[in-house]
Amino acid sequence: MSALSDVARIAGVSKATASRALSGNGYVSDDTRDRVVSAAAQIGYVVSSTAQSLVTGQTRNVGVVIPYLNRWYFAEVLDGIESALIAAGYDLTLYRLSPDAVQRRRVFEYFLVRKRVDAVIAVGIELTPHEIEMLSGLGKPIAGIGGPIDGIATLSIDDVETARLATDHIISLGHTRIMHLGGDQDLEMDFHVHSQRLTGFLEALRSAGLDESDAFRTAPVSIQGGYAVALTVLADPRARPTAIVAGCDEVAIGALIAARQLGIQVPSQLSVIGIDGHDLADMFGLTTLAQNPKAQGVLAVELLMAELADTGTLEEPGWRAYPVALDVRTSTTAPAEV
Amino acid sequence: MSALSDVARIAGVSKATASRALSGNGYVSDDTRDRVVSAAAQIGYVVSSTAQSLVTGQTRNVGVVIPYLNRWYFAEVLDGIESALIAAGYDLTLYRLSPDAVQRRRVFEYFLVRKRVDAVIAVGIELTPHEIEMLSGLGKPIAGIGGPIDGIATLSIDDVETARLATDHIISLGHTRIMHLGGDQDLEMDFHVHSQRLTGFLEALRSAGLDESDAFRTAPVSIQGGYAVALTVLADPRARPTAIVAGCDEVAIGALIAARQLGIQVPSQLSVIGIDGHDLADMFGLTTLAQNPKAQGVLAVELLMAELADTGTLEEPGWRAYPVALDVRTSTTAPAEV
DNA sequence: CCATTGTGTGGAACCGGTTCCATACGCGCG
DNA sequence: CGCGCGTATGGAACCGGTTCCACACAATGG
Repeated sequence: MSALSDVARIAGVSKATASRALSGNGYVSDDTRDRVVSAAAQIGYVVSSTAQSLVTGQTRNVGVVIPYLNRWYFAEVLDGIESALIAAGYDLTLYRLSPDAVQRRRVFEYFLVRKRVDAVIAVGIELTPHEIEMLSGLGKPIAGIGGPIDGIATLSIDDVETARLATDHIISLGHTRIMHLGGDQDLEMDFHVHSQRLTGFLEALRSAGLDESDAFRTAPVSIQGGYAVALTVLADPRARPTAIVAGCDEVAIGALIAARQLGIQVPSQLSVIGIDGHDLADMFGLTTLAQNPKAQGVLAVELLMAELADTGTLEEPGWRAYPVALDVRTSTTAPAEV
Repeated sequence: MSALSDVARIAGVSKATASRALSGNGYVSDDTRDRVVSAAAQIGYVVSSTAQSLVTGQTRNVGVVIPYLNRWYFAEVLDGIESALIAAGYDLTLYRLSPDAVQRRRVFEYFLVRKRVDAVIAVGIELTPHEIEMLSGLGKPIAGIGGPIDGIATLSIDDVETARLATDHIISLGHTRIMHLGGDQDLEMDFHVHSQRLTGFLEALRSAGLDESDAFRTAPVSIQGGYAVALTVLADPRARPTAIVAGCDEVAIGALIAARQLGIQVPSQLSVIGIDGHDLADMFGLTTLAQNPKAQGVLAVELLMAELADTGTLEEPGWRAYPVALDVRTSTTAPAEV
């Protein structure tokens, strides 16, 4: 491959001047610049970003750690991050973090640490103090999406508050037999999103003086999961709740399909509300509290870029709440008169 | 940050020996190795992969270009690629290619070319001869998933054959009024997957001597898209087909939901078959021709690794067909007696 | 008129590793 | 005994850029 020295030789200048001409740093006469540029074009020269990184200490590459690729929320966040990074001239190196602790250590200790990335974005992953220490010890800024992490800049919706809002909407419609189908807290490496949402749900119930007993079921975070659990929950017409607050839209959609399957009319016999603002919510007429994961991804990149720019004033660490919007559709209404 | 020379100084050896001790190349006495390793541990030394890449000419990084992140097939492929790469000790740098030509050029000319990646995997993107020329001119192997590309190793199902199989299944059940809801060929940067599947469909119809007129509608490749188009197609009970061959499972699922919405019984009044083997197919009882995108991603990485390993014998370029399996579920049956 | 400032260029150090080459020692073998 | 080989180590070149520093020259200004 052709190197900068080749370009310099052809253009009849020194390596230093060739570098200045191509990078635009420092003084170069117009005439010289033209010669260098055309020499570069002639031999198809492209800079080695590796060499560049070595000397500048910057990689223009951001590592993204994320637990899932095939779930709506995570794919959307990744989408937002990707477009924002490309726009900023940064590469994105992807690490999917499995729940396996060994694999997780490997990603951090082998991959993330080797001066390959300038910064890290953690999506839906609560970094341990040790992991944060490793990264920030190397001077790598971190941004988080999906929940608060001590000491670093993070961004997410307020899960407790959002779940409370969803539940309050249902309560304000007059429902009293309300059930929450939420994610499994044991499996969550993705923060405590689901326990937070459960907390918000229970708080809302409590505030309204409603019965909390037997008001919660665990469901796999997927349409299939919501469907399966909803089938069992809705099977008994007498014990059946009049409203379901789902931990996320996938589960809510699963519940809607289950209801249809069982011949239960939505919303007249059953109200369903979700959280997230999933692409499919509109089609299913699902009332939901919408967040905008793609925009959050973009925002996280902007946070990071600010931090990378003014090296001195570190971007205020701490948690930023991202707003949610109640999208009322046709899946919620007042309960039928008894 | 600590450099190799620091480690060498502390261990009381030369840089060369320190390098050998840590990398495991060349002769080092056990005693010396121990000293170097503990010196490295003491100051928290980690190699600079940048410096390493510069001197070895290898980055241990693979670029993946992909058009969508939030569609099932692509997310699954990416998932497979990611895990296979990590297992092989490679990083994965992600480039989502938008249909925008300017952006696409930018990704190739600015990002992919700068000696950042050792190889490229193109998922669902038909590279132009010029793009292939750029990459292979730099000695970077390429693997493709999603369709054949001249001159490089690719991997995908046989879309024509698969669509024919799906259609034949429907025909063999006795259907004669069959409609195909397929993806829009104009939007497809992702090869001609959808026109191929349309071709297979039409060929099957022709072989069976069935009427091809008005047997095809375009649908956006999504559940919502399938739903919307199916609603219009199924609205008129007299003109309605007795079976739908969907271009992909998302569209098929949308059609199933639309049918339910319209009170059309599946499969007694309408059979639906899909292509892909989507996660949700089982839940919806959707008969489909399943491919395994995740496994294809893994396979593509293996192809690439083989090519990177024995630099001489380039892996046989050309297209490899990945098998599909007919998963019969409850969405297909013989048409009702007229 | 000479000091100062702005512009243009080259030489050389440097980033942080890997590896080639030279050197040195111990040992087995003809 | 001397040669050759395997082991162990250090010095130095090198990968391909960026940037500091020195130097040269022209224009400006007090």
